Amino acid sequence: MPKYNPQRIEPKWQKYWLENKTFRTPDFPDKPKFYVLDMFPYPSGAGLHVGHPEGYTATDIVARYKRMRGYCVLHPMGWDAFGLPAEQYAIETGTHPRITTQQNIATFRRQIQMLGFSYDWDREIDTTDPAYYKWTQWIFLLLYDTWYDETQQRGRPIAELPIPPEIQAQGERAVREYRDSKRLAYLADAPVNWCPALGTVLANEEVVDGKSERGGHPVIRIPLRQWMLRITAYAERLLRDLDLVDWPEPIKEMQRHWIGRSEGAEVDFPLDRPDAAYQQWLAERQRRGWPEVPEPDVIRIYTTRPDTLFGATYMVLAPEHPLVPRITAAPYREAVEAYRAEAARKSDLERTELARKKTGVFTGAYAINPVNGERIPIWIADYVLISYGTGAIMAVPAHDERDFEFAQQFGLPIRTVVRPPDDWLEQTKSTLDHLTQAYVQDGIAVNSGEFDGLPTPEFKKRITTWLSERGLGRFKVNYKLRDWLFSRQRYWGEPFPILFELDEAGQPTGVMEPLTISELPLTLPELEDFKPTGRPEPPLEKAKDWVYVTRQGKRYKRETNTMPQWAGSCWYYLRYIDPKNDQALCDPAKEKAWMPVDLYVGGAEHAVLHLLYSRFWHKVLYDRGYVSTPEPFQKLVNQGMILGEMEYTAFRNSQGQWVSAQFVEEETATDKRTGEKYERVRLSEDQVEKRGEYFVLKEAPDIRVDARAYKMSKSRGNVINPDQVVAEYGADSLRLYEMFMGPLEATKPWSMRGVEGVYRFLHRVWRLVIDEEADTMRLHPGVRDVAADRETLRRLHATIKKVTEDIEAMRFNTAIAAMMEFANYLSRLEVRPKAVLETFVLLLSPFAPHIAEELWQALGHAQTLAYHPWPEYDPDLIRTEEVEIPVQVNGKVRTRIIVPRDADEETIRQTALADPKVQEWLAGKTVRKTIIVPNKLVNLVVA
RNA sequence: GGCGCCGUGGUGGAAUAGGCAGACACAGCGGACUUAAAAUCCGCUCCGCCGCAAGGCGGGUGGGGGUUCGAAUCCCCCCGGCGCCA
Repeated sequence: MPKYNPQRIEPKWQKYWLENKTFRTPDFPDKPKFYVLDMFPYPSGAGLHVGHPEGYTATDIVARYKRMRGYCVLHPMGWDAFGLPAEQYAIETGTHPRITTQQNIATFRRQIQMLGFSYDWDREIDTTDPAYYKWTQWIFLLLYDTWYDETQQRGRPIAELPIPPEIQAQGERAVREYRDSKRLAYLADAPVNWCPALGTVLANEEVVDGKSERGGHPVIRIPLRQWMLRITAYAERLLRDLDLVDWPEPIKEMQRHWIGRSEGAEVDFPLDRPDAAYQQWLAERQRRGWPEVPEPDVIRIYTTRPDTLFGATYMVLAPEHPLVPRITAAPYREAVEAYRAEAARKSDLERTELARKKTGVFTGAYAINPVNGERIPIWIADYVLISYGTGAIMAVPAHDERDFEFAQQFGLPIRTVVRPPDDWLEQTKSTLDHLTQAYVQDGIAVNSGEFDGLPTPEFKKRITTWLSERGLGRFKVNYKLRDWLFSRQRYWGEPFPILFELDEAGQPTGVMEPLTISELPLTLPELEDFKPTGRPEPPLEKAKDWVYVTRQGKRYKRETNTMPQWAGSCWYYLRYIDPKNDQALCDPAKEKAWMPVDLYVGGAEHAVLHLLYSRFWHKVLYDRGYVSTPEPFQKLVNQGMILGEMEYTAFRNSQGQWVSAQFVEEETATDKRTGEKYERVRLSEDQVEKRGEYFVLKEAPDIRVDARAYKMSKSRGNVINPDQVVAEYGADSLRLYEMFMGPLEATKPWSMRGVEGVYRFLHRVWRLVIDEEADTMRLHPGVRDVAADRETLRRLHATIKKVTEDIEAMRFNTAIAAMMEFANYLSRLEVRPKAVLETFVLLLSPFAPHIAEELWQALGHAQTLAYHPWPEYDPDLIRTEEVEIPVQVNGKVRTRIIVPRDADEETIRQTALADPKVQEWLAGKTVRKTIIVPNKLVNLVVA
């Protein structure tokens, strides 16, 4: 019975914590606050993955540690439960997604609770709970009610939007449309992945190589009226405020790239026209200045290189550009239409792949380059995206790689307007008039009329001014970031709280009505049939009773799209603060007391989208006065991925002969040279050995073997189930192993033997305290109430210091190593002072809380240790009187000497020189230089 | 292709400010206990060479070069892996 038995003690303490609400957090912090948050999981049918507890254990250690350090800790958990898989399952089986979701949540909750995390379960949230998504809908309405004031750089209520007099003059409808065009949530036509064969719209991740993931049917992109969120309005602040947060620099960098700020110019190219008309247009522009919206026969482009305008030898429109049908000349119509249809079938990614051969067709139309009046042809090509800039470019093949490739492909002229350095010309075998590749660096302007001789940066400024003085262009900051497509043609998501007014004939009038707060939550209608409609319309269209409503005598149709999965996760960290509030998303006083999140831990796969989207929502809430901090997450840490166990794979051909791994494409098991398909043979560790750089077959050492760990996946069969690990070794071992594997941020392979290692450690700790020979729980006879000796105290305090500092810096692996070392030391002691063991148990408790509570109780404590003060170390006890330092001769360690701690340089020098070993090395040589680092080392430089 | 991160024993990793490379753990080998096994405990374990031994010498952190009294750590080039973007 007194053997270490996690299966007995772990449920016991989990029950104790739950029943005593040990980790319940007060509404308002009564001590300094600490908010430590996990990225909440999507409760999939597969259950918890060993990757989940990695981050959860890390935050739990910090949470438990902070409590012991006297902080009031907010540490909650919940479920990001809307999403595709539950809906797919519903389509296949007819089971309502709510049922599947509830089952999955129950599994996840059980699995997470069995790991002993110190969550306040009274704060559990579920994004699919109407009481939760009421506020998701409410925030959507807030976005709908907000416009972005560029001058004040903040979001303001739509009622405060100034209406220009000319709009006002056009009447109510114009005013309404003007307002609708300025909202942060607005409707626009955006392309969706429509699969005619499946009769449904697909999410991007369901489309692979332009075909449906299921069935491989062709997918085309068709425009659909959808909700967009104007995140681009916040681009500048999302970029700038990255400086306020303590995040890993690479993650910040990824966000910066995603936002993709660039400076350049917008320039208008009028369509070709007789010279008189062109002159008239120029004069008109000169007089009236740059228009917000260009005339219908003008192509507006954005460029980061306005200094290369004189090198623009053609233009390219995105195939979807609205001008295309209008400008295409009759003889080219057929080719242009065919090309547009083709492009619709490709994703943006496929279209822009650099390696791809450029395609495009000529429209037969021409435009005029406004800097020199030159007539240039207009092409369409899919390497220009409608979603970036204005969907049209001026092509400068001499100074842009893609334009260069395109021009070569189609024999378009290439004109150098930036002089490359001579050595570049030489290296690339180019001449000024004949470049062999695009020169994209800065340089000195040539062939640019009055601007010749200007260096690139100077030219950019001058030409931008020149253009804006003539009303032909203007300085423009552009972002790669696009507005956020917020509609999904799905059932299992938050319904939009928006009504569209219908006229007598049942047709939309264009008037939108938001629901009022009293009408929220707008719950999902019950559906029997989750199958796609067969048309691009979402499944909610089927719920006719729900879709059509009469309100104050008017007929309305509901919005039938639903929100994407991101919506619920954009603000959940606020709901934890006040999870039951039905009057507000979160009480403002509580928000002020708890925000921001002090530590946020989760996978790096959310580094861009989730974190950018929630920062955006947070800033809108901030502008509208609902939250008090400009940023939600103060410190962010990304845990690394956990891979499966290391695998050794050899390859064999159809004749049963081994093929060395260097010749085999691992992914497909085919020969890199011949394409022959091989058989994969999984080997055990003792069939292979390491020869130099590579693992080889023991029986045939010239055959290399592929040795690596793979991502866990069902198909590979290398998934580790936490339930099994807990059943075999206990939760404390799982927790400890996940932390001991390596640095939190690193990608690392799983090893079942490693779990056994930490299990042995815990067992050893148990035996330090408990008498395993006895029949009842009692202390080991060596545990005595005696004072510890000097060496034990020194090691104890060094361990406290190490563990404390390592937790603060989240270096859990080395903290555990330090505890192992100390436990190894203690187990060699005949007599183990009780007070030392107590302190050690406290140090261990954030990592392995169950065994720690059990030992704490055995040591005679009636109360949980969860709020016991964290041990303090005494630096004086850690110091030794003497230190051993290495003595180097010419940088090589030759011996070690023992000197008093903090001995002065002279003492150290004398001790070192007196050492017989040193004298041997110095014999017949002169000491040229002596480097002494007190308490560290001596280096004697001799010649 | 660009940007970022990384590369250390048979394996996971440690070395936290440029100062003893390989802590801790796994695996392996040897021993103790045991009728036996498991568990546990003790010892060895980067590679090569010399030595009966104690011990000693040399090499070594993906490869090459550099800075420095001294480099796993800083700089340059190259190779390989991973991530993000195109």
